[in-house]
Amino acid sequence: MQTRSMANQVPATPEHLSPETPMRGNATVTPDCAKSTGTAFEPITPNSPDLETGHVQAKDEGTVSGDDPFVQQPTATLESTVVPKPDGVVPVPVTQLIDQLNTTTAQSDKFESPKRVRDDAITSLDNANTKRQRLALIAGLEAYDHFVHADPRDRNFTKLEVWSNFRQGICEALPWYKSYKGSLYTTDKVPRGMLLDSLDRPQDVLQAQVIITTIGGGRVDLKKQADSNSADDKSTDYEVGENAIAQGRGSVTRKTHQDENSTEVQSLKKGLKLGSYVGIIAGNQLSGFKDQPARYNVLDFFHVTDVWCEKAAFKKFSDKPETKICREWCVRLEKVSLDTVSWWDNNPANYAPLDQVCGELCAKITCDICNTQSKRIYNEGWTCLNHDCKMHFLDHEGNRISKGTYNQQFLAERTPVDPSKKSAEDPSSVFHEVTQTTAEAHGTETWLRGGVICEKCGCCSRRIYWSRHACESPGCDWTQPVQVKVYPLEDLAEENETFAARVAKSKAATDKRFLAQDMEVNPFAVDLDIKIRHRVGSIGPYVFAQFLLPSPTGQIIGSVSIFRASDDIRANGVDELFDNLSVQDIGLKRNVVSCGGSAMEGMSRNFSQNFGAFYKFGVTVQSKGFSEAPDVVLKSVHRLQWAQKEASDLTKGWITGLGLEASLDFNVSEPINECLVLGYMQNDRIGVSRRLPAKRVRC
DNA sequence: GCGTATACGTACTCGCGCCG
DNA sequence: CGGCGCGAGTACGTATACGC
Repeated sequence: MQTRSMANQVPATPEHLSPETPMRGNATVTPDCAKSTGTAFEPITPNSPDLETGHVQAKDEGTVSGDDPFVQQPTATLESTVVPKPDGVVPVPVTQLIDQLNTTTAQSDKFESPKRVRDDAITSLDNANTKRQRLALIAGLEAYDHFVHADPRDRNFTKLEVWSNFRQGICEALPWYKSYKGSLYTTDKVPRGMLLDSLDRPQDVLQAQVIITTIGGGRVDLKKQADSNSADDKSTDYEVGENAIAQGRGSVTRKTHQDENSTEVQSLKKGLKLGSYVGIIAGNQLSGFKDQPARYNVLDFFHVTDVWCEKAAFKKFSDKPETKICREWCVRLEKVSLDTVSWWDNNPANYAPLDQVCGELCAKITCDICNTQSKRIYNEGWTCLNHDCKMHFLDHEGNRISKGTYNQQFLAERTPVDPSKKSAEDPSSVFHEVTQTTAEAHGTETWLRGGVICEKCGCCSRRIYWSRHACESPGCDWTQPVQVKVYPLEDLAEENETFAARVAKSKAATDKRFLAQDMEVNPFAVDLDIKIRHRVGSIGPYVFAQFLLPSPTGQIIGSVSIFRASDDIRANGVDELFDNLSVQDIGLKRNVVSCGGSAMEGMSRNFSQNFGAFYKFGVTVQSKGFSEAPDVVLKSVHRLQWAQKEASDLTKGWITGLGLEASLDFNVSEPINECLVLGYMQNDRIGVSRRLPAKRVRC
């Protein structure tokens, strides 16, 4: 669990972020714009396709082999301990660079975390075994130096500002993420938020400024899949998965086809078009993110830069093992604010220089077959990314791209958001203050009742208590009262009328369908319905309705009595009881209904508090003795006890008068020993989470 | 044709109860 | 007693059905 101090710290550098083991799929070269500057790694060779037209004859030049003209080759040598500056500045020797870094870092405590990375890098430099390792470390140091010194706007470091240990917490507190199950949250088919968690593929990328992943259902973790197979049924794919895990990467692939018309794919395409901001949350089940302190960590806002389709392989294990090829839609996102250092990635090599816009670095090649242009994004070479083309995701020999790791050019591209596309829907900060109530509000409106981000530690906290916000982090004491006012009775009456009209309408429609015999009939339910006796009457100022519930043999096994207060009764204390219940803090709170203690823990929508005997039914509700109950509860219980006796007498008289046999002994009646109080806010409802029958059934 | 209601899906998870 | 299926759950977008 989090505390204020933990959340405020720049997180300790995870081992996987250190320069010795750069982040997945990248980071062995400088991010500088090699296209125009000629850095240590030259991505565009003299044999590259015509950059103006992007055309290449796939059969003649688009070959992939050991001397593939598109495979970048390092041109720097170990002897050259000087890395060229991307902006033409005279290169600085590493020794001098290190001195500069030390000086710079000492001047500002904002650079604490990267300083640690830099220190690690310097240490690692001495221990580097290979030329490639050494070059990578030097490149990272150089990029950091460039970062710190060359930026007149003083690039700032972000920090882990917003987090939660509960899925429900982030969904209730963040306006841009309300997806309790799926990874992608959309409104009007526009992507607003995305959760990256356990199901990441080996080739997925999560860097400071670039994310490449896939979304949507139908995926399977190869490791879990293999674990569920017999010991002698381990597949090649499992080995791929295991290797990926050993390297700190994901092991997930897809086993069902992904539809281009799905909400997710359509939304991502729309996001690409609109440049909408997509808030990213990383779960600590994400490989490479497992040492994060919080279960869900808010990163920053990104925007979609590319959406394309790949082909994933899934090996089915059965009597006839087969490999299934599934379409898989992928997305590349880029951080909106390129002028801040991302708290989750301290590797300087993963940042683009501010004074240059890299734009598109990938070669664009037109497919001979479908005449569609595709970027060359894979290390394995160019392939047509048009999923309708017969050459889609095939290499020049017609073999499916197997690894699909993304090349450095694709990772180094930077395409800043077009300011003209900025929308009012795009949030300005991952943090937002607690919504304040207004003079007109009752305090129970949907726009007031959501979760909040703790102003002290950033923990996304659900509105658990009726009368206050409170941080869910055990180590944090932040609370803020919420004033709940008396709900106007005229508003209540209006709602009741609307509700009654809706129910009547629905019932009429059902009856009509029933009469038209357009409905599957449950004969037992219909028979029971006929046998239930019903009557209405009045006792003093109360109107009552009663039902006698029969067994299949006709014996009365139970009864229901409903007492409705008249206007006189309401004016004589009942309305006052209702008002008092609304505004008093009697301990109403939401309680756990599912997966208690887990990150997926679900709390009931309604607030509850029990008094009297301990209550246990599905949801465990905290209970207080009647001795601790407030007056309003005791008065309610008193009225209920009176009604209980009246109902019992009325039922007894009714059954006796009808000459029926009852299974219950009316002379034995336990007094009410418990009072469960439930609180509902706007649009709240209690429901049943189960699949309804396909056809309507009249009961 | 439009508005409303309903069904259904979405990267979850784990304790509990039932059944073999 | 172990395995397995399901649940007083969460919000919302989308497709479809239906009624007027």
